[in-house]
Amino acid sequence: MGPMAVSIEDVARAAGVSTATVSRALRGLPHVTPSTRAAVQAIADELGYTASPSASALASGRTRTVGLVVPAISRWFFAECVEGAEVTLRAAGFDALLYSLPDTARPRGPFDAAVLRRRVDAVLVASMSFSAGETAALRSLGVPAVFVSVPQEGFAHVGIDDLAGAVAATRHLVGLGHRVIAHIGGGRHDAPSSPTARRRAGWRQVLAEAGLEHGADLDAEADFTAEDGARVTAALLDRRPDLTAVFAASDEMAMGALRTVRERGLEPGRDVSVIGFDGHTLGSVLGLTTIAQSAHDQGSRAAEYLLDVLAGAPDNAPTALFPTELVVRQSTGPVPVGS
Amino acid sequence: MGPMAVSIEDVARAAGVSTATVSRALRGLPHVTPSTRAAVQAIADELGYTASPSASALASGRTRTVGLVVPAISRWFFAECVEGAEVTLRAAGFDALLYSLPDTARPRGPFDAAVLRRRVDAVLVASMSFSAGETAALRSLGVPAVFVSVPQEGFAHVGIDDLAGAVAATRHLVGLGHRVIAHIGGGRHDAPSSPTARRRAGWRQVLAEAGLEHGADLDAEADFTAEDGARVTAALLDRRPDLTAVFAASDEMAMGALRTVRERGLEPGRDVSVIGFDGHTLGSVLGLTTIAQSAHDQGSRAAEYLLDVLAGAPDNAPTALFPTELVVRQSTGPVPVGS
DNA sequence: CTGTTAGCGCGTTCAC
DNA sequence: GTGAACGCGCTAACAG
Repeated sequence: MGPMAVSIEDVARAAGVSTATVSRALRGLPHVTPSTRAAVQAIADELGYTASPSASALASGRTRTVGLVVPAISRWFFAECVEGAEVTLRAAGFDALLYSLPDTARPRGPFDAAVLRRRVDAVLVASMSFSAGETAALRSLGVPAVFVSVPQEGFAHVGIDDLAGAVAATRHLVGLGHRVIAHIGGGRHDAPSSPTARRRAGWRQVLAEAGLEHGADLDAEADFTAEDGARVTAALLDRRPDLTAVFAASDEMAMGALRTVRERGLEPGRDVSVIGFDGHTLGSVLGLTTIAQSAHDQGSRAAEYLLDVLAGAPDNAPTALFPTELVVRQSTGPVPVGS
Repeated sequence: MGPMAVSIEDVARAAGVSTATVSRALRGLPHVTPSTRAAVQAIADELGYTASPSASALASGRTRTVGLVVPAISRWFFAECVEGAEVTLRAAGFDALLYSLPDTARPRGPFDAAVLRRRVDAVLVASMSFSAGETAALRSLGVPAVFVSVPQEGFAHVGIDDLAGAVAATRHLVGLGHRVIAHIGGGRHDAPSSPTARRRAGWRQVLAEAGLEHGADLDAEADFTAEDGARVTAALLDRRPDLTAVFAASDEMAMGALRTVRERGLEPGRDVSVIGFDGHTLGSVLGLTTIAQSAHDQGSRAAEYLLDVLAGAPDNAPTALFPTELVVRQSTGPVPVGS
């Protein structure tokens, strides 16, 4: 530790006041004469005093820390979301505690809420799915929480209109003349309210309206990585040589699809059209058509909500929907003649 | 909070022992009869008891938390690194506190070490650069620290041989017959020991040995994003129509370069070769030749080191170098005939 | 092997 | 407007 940590008593002694006054002065509480407040502040700066977060938390019951629960930080959406949330929290003087859901197993390991107990004032969960058990564990923490992406009954929600986004994506393909359009998305048994289910629903809805095939044969499940997107695309192309378009529920999976298409000697946007979902930073490099959203803004907004609740605002579980935008690039084009 | 939080006293009372025994039993300390330990454990489980981290930290002086300091979580290397570190820390019962360096300004804002004071037992810094002032602030925290990527005098270091990687990348291009080879990297005045400086040095060294041009005209500075990589590549192509190859110090910048090359109607790997650095997950999708490294393993290894030091191992500032590998894909190829 | 006793460093009533 | 005293919940020394 080098020099012994300076405590509130050191400051009080040096300033010739009590520790209570130091506490009040430094935290900007009322009932302190401007002159004493300035004096205390000066001494504190000089001594390099910072209140011990542990002691402060123990005495006040508030940790000034928010838990960030995500499935995997390395996936684009979550990295952006965490970044937005962390910056917002930091600016408000809050710390961000990272908790990545264990995914060594399939399905992933249990969300251990116990490690967050008494450690955070609030929790931000960003995930495409969250089980009833996990939600119960979260609720048992007894702190305000907000969900980004997947909504959860009784909790605030920040997200997008996934159904509308998927409808726009599929309509784009139908409008280009495609008639055999596959979908790559999450599990077919995900909760109906989950983003994965709603993206699938949008795909089915548009195809049904157009009188086009939309059964399981064209509906692939993948784990939202480029690798798995490439794998299931290969299976789709093997199974359905008549396939001319793919709607992937994430850009990362769409990028995997692009790779497979090219490996087959086919040209994306000419032989096979691919549209993704997210607005991934690297989409422009690949010429990937997509439904863009801002994960950064959603993370930031969710953090703001928690800060408001912690500041006394009612936690009435509102929903904030962010816009999506169809970004047309080269990976989608008219259906090939003769198909 | 719903039901009032259960304290160590509740457990002690229910088990008919003292709080000290509960503390010892639950933490696996010696000098506790197996039978009492089991009894205490059972009661604790039944009551859903978890020790208050604040109280525990205040009494013991240990927070069981490690600070993760990174410039931007959304960049591939740092996301992977943070993920590797978080998982390793969590497995050891430690929490990960995220601190992203403020980068609103240029150069970035100050690293405010004060917010980490008494909040973390150790710090992991992952960055391409870190100023002397920032290092001093970090040192003032008085806790063990490790640097990933950029080394820092007196601190443990986890990284790769950046010079060797850059040499391999540039040799690859020279071996393909290229003679006008540009470099896209970090600031030209970065510390000589920084990864950016060493990657630049590798490029210069190989070109100098081969008697090829390696001056400022072919040496571009960018901010390690795809966007900026695209921008400076455009400037390079405008300035040097004779350019046939580019070595970018990160895959994200290389991807930006690919975009610009294509936008000019040129074919990567045929008209202009591009090699990156990192082994980005999406490199295979783009056919990007690169020098691959594992950011995940480096983050994990750095976390392990800190855990060892916190467990009593000497903090003798060792260096752990991870391997790099040249991965050849389609973005590099023989120099065009007639160049 | 177990219980008792002090703090850890603050926030927070109350009095003054 | 300011200070004194108590307690947050736990760990660590010391007794026994």
